[in-house]
Amino acid sequence: MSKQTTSSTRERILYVARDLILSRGFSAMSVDMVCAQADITKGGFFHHFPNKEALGEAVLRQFWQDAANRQEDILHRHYPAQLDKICAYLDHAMTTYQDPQLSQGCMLAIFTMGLADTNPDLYAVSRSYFSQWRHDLISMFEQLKTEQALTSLDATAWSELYIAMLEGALILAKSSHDPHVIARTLTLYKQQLQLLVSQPDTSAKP
Amino acid sequence: MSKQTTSSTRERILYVARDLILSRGFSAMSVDMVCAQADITKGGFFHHFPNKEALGEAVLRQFWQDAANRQEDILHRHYPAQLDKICAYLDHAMTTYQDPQLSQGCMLAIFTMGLADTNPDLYAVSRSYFSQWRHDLISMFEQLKTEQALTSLDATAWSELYIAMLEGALILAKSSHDPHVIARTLTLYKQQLQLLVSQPDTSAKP
DNA sequence: TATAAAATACCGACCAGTTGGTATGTTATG
DNA sequence: CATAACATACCAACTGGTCGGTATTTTATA
Repeated sequence: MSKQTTSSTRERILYVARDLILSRGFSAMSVDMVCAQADITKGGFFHHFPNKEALGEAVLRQFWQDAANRQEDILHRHYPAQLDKICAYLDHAMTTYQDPQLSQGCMLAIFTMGLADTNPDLYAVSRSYFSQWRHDLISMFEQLKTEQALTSLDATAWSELYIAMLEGALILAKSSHDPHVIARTLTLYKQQLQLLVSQPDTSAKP
Repeated sequence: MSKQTTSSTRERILYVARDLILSRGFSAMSVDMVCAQADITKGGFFHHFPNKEALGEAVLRQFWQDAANRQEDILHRHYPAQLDKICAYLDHAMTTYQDPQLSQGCMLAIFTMGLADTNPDLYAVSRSYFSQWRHDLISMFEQLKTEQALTSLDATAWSELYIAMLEGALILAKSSHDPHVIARTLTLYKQQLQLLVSQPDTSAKP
């Protein structure tokens, strides 16, 4: 409608910055490098962004939005059983993280680890995204728990394990140059979840 | 023996650098900051280390060595059953990562994510450590597999899942200021492993 | 619809401070 | 007195950011 004219220069800056942050971190990315790779001058850059931090926030926001858009259809579709929904979610992640671009790393992790003690504002943003992600997962698992009457299922632990596993798998993938790590860990996670659900509940039986 | 005189200044530098790298990353740590916090001047620093990269390598090496020393007794002690050994390993990690100093982050992850595209040498070092860690875990799980005849146990996947989970949990812990994340994910991991082992093997039964 | 006004999108020079690193000292110690 | 262990002064390159200026495009107006 109104804000149709998203300057292609701004998009170029965003793209270049995304790449640089994923491969070196936010602090190690200089605006000079961004300008050079986006084929723009300093003056041009600071027309689009008031400062480096604003660029970081924009990149982080877009990273989060892209991920949200990718999951949208799965999260909003109705499934006969909640386990199917979760499995669809896991399968979606598995195919998604085949993309070498996505297996480069996670923006939330980079901002969290690199800026926790130096940039409270950017850190708070990534923190809120992590928190949101966690809560979304917890509600998914809580639903599974009530639906299947799985008293032994710890929704929080399973949610945190998923995020932790994914973030760690991205690190391992970068270390071993093998994107398959992500698929392997995700597969095991899914198998174990299915095993737990199929399992007769062994906890406190009155 | 011979190298007994480890200059206390050098140790101070190492300690300060460790802290700075864990909280900001390697690139964002300047030698000026190291000098200031270690109460030393530039000249003094470059007497102990030829360059910043050498400091990074020393910090990384010590980080790895410290971790190895902590696990030594568990890895070399004999256990009646391999599952006990692995559980002891997991319990050890659980208590170890209560320490706020250790829950600050992992040096291997920082070097891997931050230097993969900019510092091949340091990246290769952290890479080799990760690889060694992975292989040690795989052999532990392989032993469990043969001992219990668990044809369905994927030693590689379980090993990778462990490292990924731990690295990711460190990120989540830093994001949520809650070191309990590590304990929760580790507990779930252990429970699921025990569940798999206790489970009658549901795979191909001829 | 021609034109004035104003906003947008950029450039290139410049700034103070920081970067990793060096060259040349000085001081303590064995 | 030779070597280790520092300090001081300095450097070129780079850091995020500012500033004045200029095409180009959009919008308001007569």
